[in-house]
Amino acid sequence: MGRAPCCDKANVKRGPWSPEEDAKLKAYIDQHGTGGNWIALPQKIGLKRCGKSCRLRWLNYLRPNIKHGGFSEEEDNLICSFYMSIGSRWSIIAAQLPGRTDNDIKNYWNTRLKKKLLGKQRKEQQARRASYAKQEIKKESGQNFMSPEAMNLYPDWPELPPTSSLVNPDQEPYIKDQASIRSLLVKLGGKFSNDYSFDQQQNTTFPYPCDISSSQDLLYGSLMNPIDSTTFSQFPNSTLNDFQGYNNFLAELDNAFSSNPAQLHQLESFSGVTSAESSWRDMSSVRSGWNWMLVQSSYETSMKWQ
DNA sequence: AACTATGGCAACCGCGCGATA
DNA sequence: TTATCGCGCGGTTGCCATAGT
Repeated sequence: MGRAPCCDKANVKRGPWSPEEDAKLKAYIDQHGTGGNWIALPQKIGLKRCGKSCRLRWLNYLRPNIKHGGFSEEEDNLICSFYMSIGSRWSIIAAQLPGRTDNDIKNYWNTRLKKKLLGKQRKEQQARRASYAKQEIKKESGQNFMSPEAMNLYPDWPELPPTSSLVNPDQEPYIKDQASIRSLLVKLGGKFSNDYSFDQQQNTTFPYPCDISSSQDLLYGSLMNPIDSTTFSQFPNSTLNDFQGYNNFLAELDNAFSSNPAQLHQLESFSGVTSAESSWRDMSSVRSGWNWMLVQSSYETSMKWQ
């Protein structure tokens, strides 16, 4: 046998909460806590609400230290970065922004940030068209890495080197400043074995743990391929479970870019790389290094589906 | 002033997963 | 072991305020 139904749906109030209901719920939870059972809570207080509704009201509105509206530029950037890397995992994103709820961030993204992005995208479309002529010249000189078929399909995509050139020690390293990369990845949600104190101090869990200190090969390897039990053993203080988010990210890229290559443009414009500046040989800055890794990963993924 | 369109947001819905009887 | 429920989550809806005509 299972449990009893949580509530009689015909006899619960729905719609906006009144100040009296808010006060009842808040007073009770302040004094007794939730008791770990939302379903039983409304009955104890004498509220004609479903337990789920109480939980939602508390988490999104009544809970202490909740911020509403007034998102800062830094919060905008963080939300955008997280969305680009992990998608609509609003609860994970909210966990990185103190005082923000998943619902708030979700609404903010759907009503404002997304539009902001599209506006920026339109601007950059023009830059891409300008870069197209440049690419045509490079195609003729045989310097491009895209297949002719891909060039025809997506003429304004950035040129990217093959993965082999990333891990070939004879070639020039394209991402030089590892400390800055670490700092950026931490900001974006990375956890690093030799920077573990930061993680503990922040008391947060990050979705993409990786150790970029050990070697560039490992860095490139870990950022480009799903992490399995063999790979993760190279990361002290980590478990395979810690890498789930990163692996999910790769899987999502698979889905996103195979079904809609145009999303690459979205990624580019969000991360600040336009095709006009995306010639990979020019990407020496750390910022573009990270952008480039995302673009590279997306590019390779999409190429698999050609 | 009246009507319509749009934006912003709170709340609800429905699903997946783990817990439980 | 299995059926059912609670919880947490992302997606969606619907209400209200404001802008535009």
